[in-house]
Amino acid sequence: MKFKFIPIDYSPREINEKEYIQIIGRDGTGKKICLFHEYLPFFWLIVNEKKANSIKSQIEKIVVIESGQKIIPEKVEIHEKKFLEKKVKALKIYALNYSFMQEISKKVQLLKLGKVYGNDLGEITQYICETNFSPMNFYEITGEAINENPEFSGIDKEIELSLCVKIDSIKKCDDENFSPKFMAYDIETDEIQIGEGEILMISLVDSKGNKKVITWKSQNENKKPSFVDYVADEKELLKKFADEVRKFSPDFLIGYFSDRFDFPYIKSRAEKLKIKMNLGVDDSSMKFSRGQNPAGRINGVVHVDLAKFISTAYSQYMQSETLSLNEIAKEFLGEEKLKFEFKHSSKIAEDEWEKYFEYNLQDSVLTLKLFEKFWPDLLEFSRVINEPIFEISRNGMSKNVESYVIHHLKKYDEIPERKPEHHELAQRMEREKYEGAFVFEPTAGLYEDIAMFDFTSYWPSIIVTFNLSKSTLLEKKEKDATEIEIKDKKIYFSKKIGFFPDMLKELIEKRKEYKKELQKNPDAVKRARSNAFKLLANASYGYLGFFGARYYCPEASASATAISRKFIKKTIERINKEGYKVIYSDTDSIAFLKNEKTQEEVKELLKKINNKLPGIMELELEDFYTRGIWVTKRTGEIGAKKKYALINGKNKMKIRGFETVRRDWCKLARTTQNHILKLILEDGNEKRALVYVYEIIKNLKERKIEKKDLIIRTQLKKSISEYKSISPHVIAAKRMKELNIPVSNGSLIEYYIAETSEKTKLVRDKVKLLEEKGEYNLDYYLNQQLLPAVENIFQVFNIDVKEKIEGKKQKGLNEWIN
DNA sequence: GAAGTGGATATACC
DNA sequence: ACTGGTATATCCACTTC
Repeated sequence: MKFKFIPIDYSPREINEKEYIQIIGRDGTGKKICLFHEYLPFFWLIVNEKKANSIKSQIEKIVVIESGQKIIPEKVEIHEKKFLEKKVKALKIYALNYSFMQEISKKVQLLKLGKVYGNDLGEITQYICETNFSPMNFYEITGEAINENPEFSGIDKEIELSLCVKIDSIKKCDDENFSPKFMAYDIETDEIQIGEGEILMISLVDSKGNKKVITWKSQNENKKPSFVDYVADEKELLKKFADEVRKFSPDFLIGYFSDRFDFPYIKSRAEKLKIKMNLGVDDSSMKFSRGQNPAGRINGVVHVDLAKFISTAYSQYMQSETLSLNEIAKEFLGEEKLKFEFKHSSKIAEDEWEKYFEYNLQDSVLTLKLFEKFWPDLLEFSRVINEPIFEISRNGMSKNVESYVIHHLKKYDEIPERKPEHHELAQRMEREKYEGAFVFEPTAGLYEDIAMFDFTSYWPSIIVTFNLSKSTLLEKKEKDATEIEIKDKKIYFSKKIGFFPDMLKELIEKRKEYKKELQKNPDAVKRARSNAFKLLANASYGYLGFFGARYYCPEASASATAISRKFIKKTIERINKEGYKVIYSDTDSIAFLKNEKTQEEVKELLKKINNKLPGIMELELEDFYTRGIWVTKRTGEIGAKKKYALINGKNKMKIRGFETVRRDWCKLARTTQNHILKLILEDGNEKRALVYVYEIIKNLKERKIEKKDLIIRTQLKKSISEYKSISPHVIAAKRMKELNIPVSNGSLIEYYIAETSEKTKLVRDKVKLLEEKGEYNLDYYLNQQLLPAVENIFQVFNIDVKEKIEGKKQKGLNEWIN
C-alpha cells in the first residue's frame, strides 16, 4: 500500500528480537497511523588506514556474552569518511538493537582498536539522520499492513490504531496542510508535593472544542455545571482521565509545568491507587523520567510541557517577569487565570466548588490557547532542527544547536564528535574566562538627536566571516591562515570553510530569505521559521564556549570576541572621524550624536561603512532618537554602562538596565523612575519630573502608598540551606517554610520591609511576608528604594534630591522645585 | 561599635 | 549543568581601629 504520511512521534521497539522504530503520525486524510521500520543501530570506529581490513575481520569475530545472551556485530562496513574535516577510514559497525550496539562498542573500546563514535547519539536521532525520515514533514510511504504478518504476531491488536504498517520505502513529498489534534490538561490537588495529596479534579480541553472538568468532589446532581463530570472517587477520576485521552487520541497532550507537576502527580497517585494509566496507543502506561530535566512521556501521544518551551524559545523577547501561566497568558493572549483563593478541600464550602471547577477549566483553556499560539514555533523548530517536538520542546538552546549540527553533518560526510567525558567536563568548567565584548564608558548627561547603529547577527556573522570553529582551528601557523591575537598569544584558523561556519551561514541566509518572504506576505509559520533560524544562529556563539558542547572550542569564542572588539572600535573611530560623536556602545551597537547632520547623511555613512566590512558582516540603522539619558554609577562620577533611556520621534521609549526594568525592585521605585524618565525625555528638562517626585515622596511620607507597590520580589536561586549569606529574601523564604508555604529552588519570594521596634541595622531583620501585619519602613522605602531610583537621574541636572529633602524642613512645592 | 571593604547574590545587557 | 562574557547594585560578613 501507498499513502502520504507525517511523522510525529518516534520510539524504538523490539518485536520478536528484531529492532524497529515505531513511528506514529497521520496520513493525508488525517487518520492516525502507526508505522514500523526495521532498523539496525550502529556506531563508528575510526581506525588506522592500513589496518582497516584486519580490524574489520577482528571485529566480525567479536562475541560478547551479557546476561546469558550472545551478542555479535550484525554487519561491519569500511567507509571513507571525514572527522573534523580530516579524511579518515572508519568502520561502521551494526548491531541487532541499541543495547547490543552499546555492548559491542564497549568491547571495541576495551580492545583499543581505534576511537568509537556515534554510540552516544540517541537512537531516534541516529535513525532520523540515517533515514532522513524527519519529523513534521510529509512523505510517501509504501509498505504492508501488518495484521497478516506473522512477524508481528498480534502487535496490531495491542495498538489502538486502525492501521499499522511495516515500511518498505520512504520518499519525501510536498508538504500538505496539517492540523494536529491536541488536548490540554490541568489538575488541582490538596498538596503541592508530588503525590502527597489527592487529585480533586482534572480539566480537559481539546482542539475540537470539548471542555470538561472531571471531579469526585461536591457531588450535587441538581447544581452540576454543564461542563462537570462526576465520578465516584479519585480512582475513578484517573480512569476517566485515561479513557478521555484515549478516546480523543490527541497527537499532543499539553500541560503547563506538567513535567514538574501534573504528569508526575497523576502517575504517582495512580501508583498509590494501583491503577494502570495506559494512555499509550500501544496500551503502555505513562513513563516519567526523573533527573535534572524531568519529562513525562506517553507512547504515541506527544506530551508537551509548554512552560519549558516558552522559556527556551521566547524568554528573551518577553515582558513577563515570571513564567507563570497567568503572566504568560496575559502577555500572549490578553487573558488571565480566574481568581480563586486556595484552601484545603476540607475547608471549601459547598457553594465554592463551582468556582474551583471553573478555575481549573480556565487553566486548561489558557494552556490550549497558548499551544495554538506557539504551535507554529514548535512545528518550525522541529522542522529546522530535525528532531521530534517532544525533544525540541524540552531541550535548551545549546542542545538544539547541537541537534541542528548533527542532523546536517551528512552533507559534509562528517562523523559526529563525541560528547565530552566526565573528566573532560570538569576540566572545561575550570577554564578561565576569556575576554568578552567591548562596552563604551558613557559620560552621564541628557543628549539630543541621537542615531543608533548595530551589527546584524554580530556573533554569527563573525564566526562565518572568519571561519571560526573546532575543525578549522589550526594547531600551528599555516600560510594563508587567519591570525588572531588573544592574550599575547596568536592562534590561527584555516580559510578553507568548515562545516560549522558553513551551516551557520546557511542558517543566516535562510533567515534572511524567510524574513523577506515574511515581509511580503506575513503569516505565523514564516514568522516562526525565521525566528527559529535566528535563535539558533544567536545561540551558536555561546555553544562554542559551552563546556557541554561536542564542538566546544573556546579558542573560537575568544577569537569571536577579539574580532568583535576590533570592529566595534574601528567603527566608533570611523563615525567620530565623520564629524559625529559616539556617546555609547555595547558589544554590537553604537549610539552617536547626529550633530546637525541629516538622516540621509547618516544613512550614507552607513553605506560607506558597510562597503568596507568583510564577509557577511553588516551594520544597520537601529533608529533615530530625539533624546537619551545616561547616568552615573551610584558611586562616583563615572558614567554607568548598560543603563540608559531613549525616546524616538514617535515618543516610544527604550529603557535599558534602569531599576524600572528590574523585577527585584518595588513597584513604587520602578514606576516612579519610569515616569520621570518619560517626563524628562519628552520635555528635555527636569521640571515636571521634580514636581512628580515631590508628590510621590509626600505620599510615601504620609503613608499613603499601598503595600502592593512596596513588595520586593527576589528569586531563590538555590535551596535555603545552601546560602552562605543570609539576605532578606532568604529570611523571607525561611519564614515561609515555617508557615508551611511551599518554597523551593526557583521560587519568587515576595516580602516587604517593615518598621520594627528592635534597633537593628540589618535589612533582613525588618523583612515581613505579605500576610504579616506591619507598617512599611518609611526610611527604607525612601532611602533604599525611591531615592536610589531617581537620584542619579536628577544628578544629570545637578540637582541633589536627597539634599533637597534633608536640607529644609516643611518645604512646600515651590521651595522644592526652586 | 562605627566605618570600610570584599564576597555573595540577583538581575540586566548584548 | 544544560549557551557566552560584561556590568550594576544591594546586603551581608568580616576586619580594623
